[in-house]
Amino acid sequence: MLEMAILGLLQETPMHGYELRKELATKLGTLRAAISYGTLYPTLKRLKLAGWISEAEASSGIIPPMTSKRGRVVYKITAEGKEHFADLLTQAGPETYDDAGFGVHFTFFSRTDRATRLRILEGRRRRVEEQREGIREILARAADRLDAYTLELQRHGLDACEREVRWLEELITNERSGRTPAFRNRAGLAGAPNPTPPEPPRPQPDRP
Amino acid sequence: MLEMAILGLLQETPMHGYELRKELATKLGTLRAAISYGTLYPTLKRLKLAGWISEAEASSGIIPPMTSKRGRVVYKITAEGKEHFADLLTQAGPETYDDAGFGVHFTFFSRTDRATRLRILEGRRRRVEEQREGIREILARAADRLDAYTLELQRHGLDACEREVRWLEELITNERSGRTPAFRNRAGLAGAPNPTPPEPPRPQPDRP
DNA sequence: TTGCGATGTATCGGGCCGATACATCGGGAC
DNA sequence: GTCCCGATGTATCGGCCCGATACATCGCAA
Repeated sequence: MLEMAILGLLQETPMHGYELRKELATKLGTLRAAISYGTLYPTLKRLKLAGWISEAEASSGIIPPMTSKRGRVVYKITAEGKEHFADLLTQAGPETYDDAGFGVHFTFFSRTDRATRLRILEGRRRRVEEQREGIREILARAADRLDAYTLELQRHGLDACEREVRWLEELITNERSGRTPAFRNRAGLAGAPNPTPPEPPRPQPDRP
Repeated sequence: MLEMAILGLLQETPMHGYELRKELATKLGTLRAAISYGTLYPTLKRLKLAGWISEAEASSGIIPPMTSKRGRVVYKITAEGKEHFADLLTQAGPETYDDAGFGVHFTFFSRTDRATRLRILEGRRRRVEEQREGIREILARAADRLDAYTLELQRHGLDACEREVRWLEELITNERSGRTPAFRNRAGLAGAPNPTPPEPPRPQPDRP
């Protein structure tokens, strides 16, 4: 999953590890916690070994390079990497629908075709609905066995599930109707009701 | 964290692995995903090694035992285990405030003293508030750099944070006012507005 | 000039997960 | 009767990911 996130970010622009982590924290939502360096660097090593990314020396002129040994290592995506990322974009397994996986896929939705977007949104909805039903079951059948705190926790969880399902419903409706992506009003947010123009989904900012 | 969950459940009643997992799924909220056997059994082994739990042979009469070798193994908490769990109940580190940790601690709130409950609720609130501020920062400063989908994801995350903070505020207020724990109305839930009686927090269902 | 916070790369131990294997139990199909 | 299947049940393995830690440089302010 992290693999996909890194590839996706490097497709926009080459970066070194530190930047990568900050971008990751900015773009991936709350669903995906900030990545740890203890994960990032080994993953970068793995991706390099797989041939999907390569090191590009930092002394390209623009960025002030560290003047000594072991300066920062800038990574860029390779042709194979782009190909692999394109595959990852369209395919969706079970891990696509858990919090982290969905967060990553959603982040790259503007580079994903509409059919896949719908498939993923519906898969995620199904997942969250199942979770919701699980909680309802518990609340209906085991409520007397549970103490008040546990009940309150379950209610809060149920509430969150219901909200996410509703959110997903809206997104799905928007996708079907052709709008991209969601343009409702949100109270208390940024003044203007519709600040961002629709931004048509260009498939990939590629450079052949 | 899982260690604490297991100890807490075994304090209520001895159980074998399979039951333990089901109880875990029922009691721990959405914050903590269902535990995997690949985690559970090694952890049980670890806890046994630490002397906090022990195996109690299943043939105690009530439960129909598997008639052959390697029947189910029932685990029970030891005196040292109870002591350790009591420690875990009162102490709170950084991992207490992430999703999983908070879920586990909250699950055992009815066995936690009020001061600790407040400390944990406030710690969690602080954590979620920080996350919320992080998202607001992103939305305020990097909004133009982000595509519409990413923005929508962040907005949804922000919404979830704000909701959880409000939920925590209510719980904190309730704790301070002496009520246990939260008894507001929730629309669309189980008909009767206040089905559960307050249930005073008994410290521990212990058996000396 | 000294020292400190941000930047930057990297490793290590350990927790937790999904996949997998294997065995028993109860009950319905045939 | 028996045969199979889904639920129950224990266990391991490879691998992802995290937090802690170590170490080095850069820019800047006291």
